[in-house]
Amino acid sequence: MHVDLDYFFAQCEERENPSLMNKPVVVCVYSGRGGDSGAVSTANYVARKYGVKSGIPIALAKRILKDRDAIFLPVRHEFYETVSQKIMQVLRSHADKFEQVGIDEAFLDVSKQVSGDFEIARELAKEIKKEILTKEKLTCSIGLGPNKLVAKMASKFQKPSGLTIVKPEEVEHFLSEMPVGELYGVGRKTEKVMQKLGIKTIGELARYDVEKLVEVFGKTMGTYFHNASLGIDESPVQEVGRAESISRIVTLKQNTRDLNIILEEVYPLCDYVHSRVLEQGLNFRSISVIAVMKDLSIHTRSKSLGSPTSEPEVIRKMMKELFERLLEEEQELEVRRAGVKVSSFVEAKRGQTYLTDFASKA
DNA sequence: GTATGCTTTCGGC
DNA sequence: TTACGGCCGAAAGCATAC
Repeated sequence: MHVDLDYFFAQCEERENPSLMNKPVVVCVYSGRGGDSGAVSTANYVARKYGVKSGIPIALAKRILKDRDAIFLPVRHEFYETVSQKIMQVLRSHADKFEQVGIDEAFLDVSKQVSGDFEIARELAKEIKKEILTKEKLTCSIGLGPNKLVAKMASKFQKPSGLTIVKPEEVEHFLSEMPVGELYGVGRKTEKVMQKLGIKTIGELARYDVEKLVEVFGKTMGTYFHNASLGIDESPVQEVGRAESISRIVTLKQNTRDLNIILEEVYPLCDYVHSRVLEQGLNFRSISVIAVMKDLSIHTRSKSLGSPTSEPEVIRKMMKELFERLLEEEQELEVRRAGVKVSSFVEAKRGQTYLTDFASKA
């Protein structure tokens, strides 16, 4: 079973302020450059009707919704996180095995408790929808299928507030006529390539020679696309462990190639990343910098450390070196956004102290 | 020849 | 007419170790 909370951020805002209902609601990530600079995080279905959706520029959304009484709100991440945690607790209580995906989705393995019976599963899904509506006043869309992939495709099939059941014998019919771009894992880029191969629907992908797919997309992805097109997926529902990376990125006040200006804006992100690492009792072995250029192309540079650390000074020093290198190697464009990421975590020893502690004591 | 590690890019939400 | 976030994980591609 896949549960997807409908237009989550915007629905949370509607719940807090019911007067928003029936108006276009657009939740925005303002970049901090002033005005309407930034992107749409999510929009309710009234706004979507006009083509306003995740990822488009706020300024474009405003133009589309001009004179339509639209509401534009800044994202309130902590608020959504609190709502999410309560809902995930409810969902988890109904699952034999549970897997949260992002802030607003989850897979529930319920095959044991329904003994593989899709009609019993249907009733369970109805109960879950009712419970989330009663307890948290939010709607969700649920997909039921023989595996995660089909359940995910099913939850997307009818929304908002949908319930779609795809039994094993219905999988082929359910998938075959869909545009290939609808298949999970097929983004815009992959869709373009498949179009060139003459593949427009998932059914056509299913009939396409696997070996040729492997030639074009590599072994992993080629095999994945073949299986996925047939609704085959054996990946288990499993609890997500700790994050494998922690990152933070900002939009610079102005585009620049000046290392010092970039560092001035990125150093504060180090403190954030460092505190997140610390509160989780981790050390990291790898550090990366990210630069989004004026043309929105993305470049990264990273370095592995000899030994795990969580020293903020190390983050700062490495960041400087990595941005220096990146600017040398990417001569063309100004940097628009810049960020930092740490990964390859290792449990820190209990009670571990830091060089800075000794320095301050000395 | 295979396993493993490192760096960079890509795609999803 | 243009406009443009902030995360995450997975895989590719290459180098090196054994």
